[in-house]
Amino acid sequence: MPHQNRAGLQVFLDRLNRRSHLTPVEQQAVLDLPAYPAEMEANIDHVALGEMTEFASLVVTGVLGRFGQNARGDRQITALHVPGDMANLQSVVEPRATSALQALSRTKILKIPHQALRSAAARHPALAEALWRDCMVDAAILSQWVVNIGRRDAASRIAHLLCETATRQGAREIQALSFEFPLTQTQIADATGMTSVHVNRTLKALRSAVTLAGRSAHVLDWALLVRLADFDPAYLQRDIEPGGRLRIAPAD
Amino acid sequence: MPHQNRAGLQVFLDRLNRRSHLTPVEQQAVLDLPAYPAEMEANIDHVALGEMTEFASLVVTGVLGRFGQNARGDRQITALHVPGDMANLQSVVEPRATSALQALSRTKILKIPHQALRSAAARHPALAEALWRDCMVDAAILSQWVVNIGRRDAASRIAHLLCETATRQGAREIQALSFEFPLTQTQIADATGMTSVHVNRTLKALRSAVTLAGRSAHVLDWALLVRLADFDPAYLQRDIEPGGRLRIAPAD
DNA sequence: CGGTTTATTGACCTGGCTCAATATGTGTGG
DNA sequence: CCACACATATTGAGCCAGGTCAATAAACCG
Repeated sequence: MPHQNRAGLQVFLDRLNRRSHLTPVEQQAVLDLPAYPAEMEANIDHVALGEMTEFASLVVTGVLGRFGQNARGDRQITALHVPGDMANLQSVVEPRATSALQALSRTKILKIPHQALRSAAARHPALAEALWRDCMVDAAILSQWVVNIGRRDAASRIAHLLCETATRQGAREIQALSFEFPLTQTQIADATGMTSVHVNRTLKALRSAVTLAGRSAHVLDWALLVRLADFDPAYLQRDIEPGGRLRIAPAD
Repeated sequence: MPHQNRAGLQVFLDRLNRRSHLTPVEQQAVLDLPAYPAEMEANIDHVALGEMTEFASLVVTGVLGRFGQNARGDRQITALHVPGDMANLQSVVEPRATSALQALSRTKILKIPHQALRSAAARHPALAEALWRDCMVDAAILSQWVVNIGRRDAASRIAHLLCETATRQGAREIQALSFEFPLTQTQIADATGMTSVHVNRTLKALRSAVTLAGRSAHVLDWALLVRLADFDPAYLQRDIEPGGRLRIAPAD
């Protein structure tokens, strides 16, 4: 297998290992998954609403977004997927897409056939559990988005999105840091239930904490940003000590 | 086992069967789950944020809500659970609660120990898959809530919530129907990211389609309500033909 | 360099919020 | 069955966060 593929799967495995206890055999099963590199153009539906999917998409570089929309066609981003995320993992058990998937900027992915994921999960119950758990973390994120959009004002919403994305990409609480954030202001608006005009104005108000330039975000004052965002990273379940990592079945 | 418990588990099994293909042995494993009846007072946290849970809660009558909140303490309901739902099913793989759970009105539940669910899932991979899939339907609902709160106006939000709840409770498209809906206007506000005052005013505007009284909703014009709500029930995955019901592993 | 996105800004408007008062339930104990 | 206490619903008046519309200005890209 090309080196690049293996590296992508390794990142995904690292993520699973952070929250689940997997045996070497199970870990190898993850690394042995077939993976087909692909590139996704921005702003084109990669998976359409209602489509049956055959692949899950492991993000290597870039960002994917899951989209819903209302009757008027206004779009709402319901989830972001950063490198290491398996977008569409839920489609392993629910292949009919309930929302559209597209890249927010040019994105490299690895396509992992459902067939392979399903068979690996069937052979290794603890792996199935780890995948299930990974989906549940995504659900916890979704739940936070409901709170974010429903009960926070414009500045907090954007700040929260930034804190979450930084944390999911592995940022720690450093005074000054930068991270990849290739969303346009219109896409930020679609993720936070706002208007691009108001995103623009709100970003100005946040300038003492964070600025966006090109494809990345520059945090000037992380503590301030966290405060503005009302951000508590517990829901991301990032730092589970080894003893707390769960496993449903005895090791093979 | 008392008759009432068995009936509750049967409703849950029916729900699993609607979307997953389970063998008789696997179905029996569901019915054999230990279940402890309990009653939940309204407006008291049954599961607190960050708490480790030992039980999943199968709703028998009433409604449970999952709550998040912002820094000011404004609450946001992120999910509703109606009879037949296993609230907290995700806690089987993620026992630390990432949101609080409380009853919205006096509610009867069956407590199902995680231990039993985990062991049943470990013994029957297809059952694990069915539970996983059930969690994914909840996630699809959550995703719709993001769209609802982010991109619909007040009337549509409430109409959508009502359509969803009616459909999840098994309602079909009848011209006139009633269904249980024991939420106060304040709780509707917390579910839709609004204010109770505005919920009150919006309900008046919806009177030609639906009225609320006591603990139930009375639909005068379902087609109108659906149109106002911009409601498409596909995401609820209710009517999967038997041939489409999935199973990850060969039958035992 | 030209064409297309994306960002920025101004002027104005409105849906939904806030604050506050009043009415209507609803459950409880006597 | 009544009366009280508390929760819930209803209504009015005024305000404001964020939306809409529209025009430039920058940035990006081939």
